[in-house]
Amino acid sequence: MDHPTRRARATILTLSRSAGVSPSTVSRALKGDPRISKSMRARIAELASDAGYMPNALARTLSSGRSGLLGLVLGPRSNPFYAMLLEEVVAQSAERGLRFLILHAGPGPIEDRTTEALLQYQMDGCLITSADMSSRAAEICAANGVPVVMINRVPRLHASAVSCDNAEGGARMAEHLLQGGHRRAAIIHTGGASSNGIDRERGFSEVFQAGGGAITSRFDGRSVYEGGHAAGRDIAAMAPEMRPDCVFAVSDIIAMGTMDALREAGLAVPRDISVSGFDSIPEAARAAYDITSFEQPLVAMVRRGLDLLAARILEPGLPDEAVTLRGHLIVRGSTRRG
Amino acid sequence: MDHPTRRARATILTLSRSAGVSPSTVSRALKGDPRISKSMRARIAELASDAGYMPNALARTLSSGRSGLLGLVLGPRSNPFYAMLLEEVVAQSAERGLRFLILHAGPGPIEDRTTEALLQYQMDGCLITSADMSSRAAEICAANGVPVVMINRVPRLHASAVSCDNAEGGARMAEHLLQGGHRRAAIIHTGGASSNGIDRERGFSEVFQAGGGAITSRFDGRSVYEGGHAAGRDIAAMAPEMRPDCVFAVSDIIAMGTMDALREAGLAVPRDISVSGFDSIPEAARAAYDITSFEQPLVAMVRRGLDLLAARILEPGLPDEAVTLRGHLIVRGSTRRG
DNA sequence: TTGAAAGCGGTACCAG
DNA sequence: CTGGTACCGCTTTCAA
Repeated sequence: MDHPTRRARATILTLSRSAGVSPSTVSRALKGDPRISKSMRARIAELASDAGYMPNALARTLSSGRSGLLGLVLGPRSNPFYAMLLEEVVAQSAERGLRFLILHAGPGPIEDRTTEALLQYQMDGCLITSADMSSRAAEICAANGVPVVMINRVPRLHASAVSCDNAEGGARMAEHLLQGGHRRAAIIHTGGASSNGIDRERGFSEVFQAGGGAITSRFDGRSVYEGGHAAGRDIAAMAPEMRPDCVFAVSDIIAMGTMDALREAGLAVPRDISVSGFDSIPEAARAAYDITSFEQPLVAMVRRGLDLLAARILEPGLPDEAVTLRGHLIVRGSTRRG
Repeated sequence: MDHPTRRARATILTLSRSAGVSPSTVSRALKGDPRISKSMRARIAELASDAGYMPNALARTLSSGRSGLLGLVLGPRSNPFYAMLLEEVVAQSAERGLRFLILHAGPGPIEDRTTEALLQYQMDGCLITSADMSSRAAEICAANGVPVVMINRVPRLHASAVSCDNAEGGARMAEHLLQGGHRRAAIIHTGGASSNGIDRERGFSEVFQAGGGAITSRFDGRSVYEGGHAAGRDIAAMAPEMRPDCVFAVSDIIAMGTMDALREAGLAVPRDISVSGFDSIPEAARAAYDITSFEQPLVAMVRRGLDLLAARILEPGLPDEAVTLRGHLIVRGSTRRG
C-alpha cells in the first residue's frame, strides 16, 4: 500500500546500484571522504543530483547518534524581545546546519510532557530563551545528557547561560539618570520570577542610592506592556510632590506601557518625568517612544549561546559555563539630560 | 567510544530482555495493541516507566514513514501578527502531538537550501505563514509529496490555504468609513507581493468608490511600521485641501506607523483624519493607538490549517483546498463616526 | 497471544 | 581506494 503520488526517493542503495558500486562507497563519496577517488566522487555526485537524491537525516541520526536537531523554548510574544531572539537564532543556526524544533512558545512554563518530546526526537541540545521558564526542563535534559544553554537568563543548575551584564546595565542607567539631575526613582520590576530583572534592579538601586538618589516606589510590571501601563497610571495619580522624577523599567516593553500611561494622564516625558527601559527593542526606539535603554548585544549573545551548545554537543563532559556579555547604554529622548 | 556521561537509554530491546519476551511484544504492548494480554501490557508498562523508557521518535519514523514533524515558515517579526500566529500554532499543534521544525523565520523568502532540510528530516507536512514567501518552496514540497498549507495567504499552486475574507474585510471597512462621512481615502498597501494586501485593497476600493468616495492617493507601506510612518509623513505634508480624510492601511502595523507620523506632524486622529488597519493585533488595540481594524479569526484559521494538513498527511491524494473564514470589523477610536 | 525476522536509510568498522 | 556487513531502534508482516 504505497503512496502512488509519492515517487520512491533515491537512497544510497539505489544510487549504489546504478553506479555499480557498494553503498559504503556512495556514502563516503557523498560526504567527500578523501579516500574515494576524485573521478568516483564526481560520478556519484552527478548520479545523486540526477536522481534528486536527498539524504535521510533521520536515518543518519539513528546510526550516527547525532540528529542536528536543537530544541527551542521561546518566551511570550508579548515581549518583542523574544521575537528578535527567534529571528537571530534561526538565522545563525541555519549557517551552522542546525535546525530547531519548537518545544514551547508563549507565556507560562514548558510542560513536562513537552520536555519529553524533546527526548523522543533525540535532540542534540536545547536552547532556552525564556526568563521565567521552569528549571524542571533543564533538569530533565541534564538527566538525559542533553546539554542546555539559556540565553537572556542567568545560569541555573544543569545549564550553561549567556546573558548581558544586567547589573552593570542597571548601574549605567542609574548614573545616567543621576547626571540628568534625577533623585527620586520609581522602579518597575517583573515580580520575583526573573533573575534578569532582579539583577537589573539591584545594579540600578545600588548606584542610584550611592549617588544620593532614592527609590521612592516599586511596581510589578509583569514583563508586559499592560503591567507597565498600570504602573504608569499609579505614578501619574500620585500627588506631584510625591511623584518620582524618573522611572526605571527593567524592560522596554514595560517602559512603553508606562510612558503611554503617563502621557495619557497628561504628563510630559521627559519634561515632567523621565522614563528608561532595558533591552533596546526596535519598538521602543521609534520616534513615538524614543526610550533611553540599555542594549543587549543580541547577535553576540546568540553566537556565544550556539557556541556553548555546539561545544557541549561535541564534548558531552564539558562543565556548565556562564557567559556575561557587555551591553551598552543608548541615550534617547525619554530621559532629561544634565 | 561511548559518552560515559550519558547513561545508556532503555530501548525496546532492553525492555524485552528484562521482561523475558520478544521485542515485538514490547512494541505492541506499549502502543496498546489489543492482541497483547492485559497482564502483559501492565507488566511492560511498569517496566518501561521504571526504566525511564522513551521511544525513539526518529527510529519509529524510519520504519513507519511518518515523523510527526511539520515544517514551519514564519513571516518577519516586524509584523507582530506572525508572532501571534506562532504562539497559536504551537499551542494547537502540541495538543495534536505534532512538532514544528523551524524552516525559516524572518523577512525575505525561504532559501532552497532550507527547503531541502525539510526533505532530509522527512517532515509530514509544512505550514507557511508568510505572505511574501516564494512559491518555490511549495513547489519543492509538492514534488516530494509533502503537503503544504498556507495560513494568511491566498492559495497558490501546489498548496492548500486558509485565509480570512480579505476582500470582504476591505469592503466592511469602506462601508464604515463612508458611514462616518469620509469621501477621500488614502490607501497604504504592501506593494505587489502580498496577495492578501491586494484583496483587501480591492474590496475596499470597490465599495468605497461605489459609495461615492474617491481613492485620492496610494502608498507602499511595505508591511512594516516604518513604511506606514513614511506614508503618514507624506500625507501630513499635503496641502490641507488635498489631504485625504481617511487612511486605510492593509495591516495594523502599517496603520500604527501612519498614525504616529500624522500625530508627529501635528494632525489629530481622528479629528483631522481617520486611520484604519487590518488584522487587529493587540498592539494596535492599545489605548495609545486604538485603531479601528478588521480582525482575522486567528484561532479558527490555525485550527482549519492544521486540519487541512492532518487530512493530507493521512490521505496524500487529497486535492488542494482553499478555505476562507469570516473575520469581523472592530470599530475603535481612530475613525470618526457618523 | 506471542515470537522471529526482515527491513527503513545510513554509518562505520574490518577486510581486501 | 573499495567492498562487505553489522547495527542504530522500532514497526510490521508472517508464523507458530
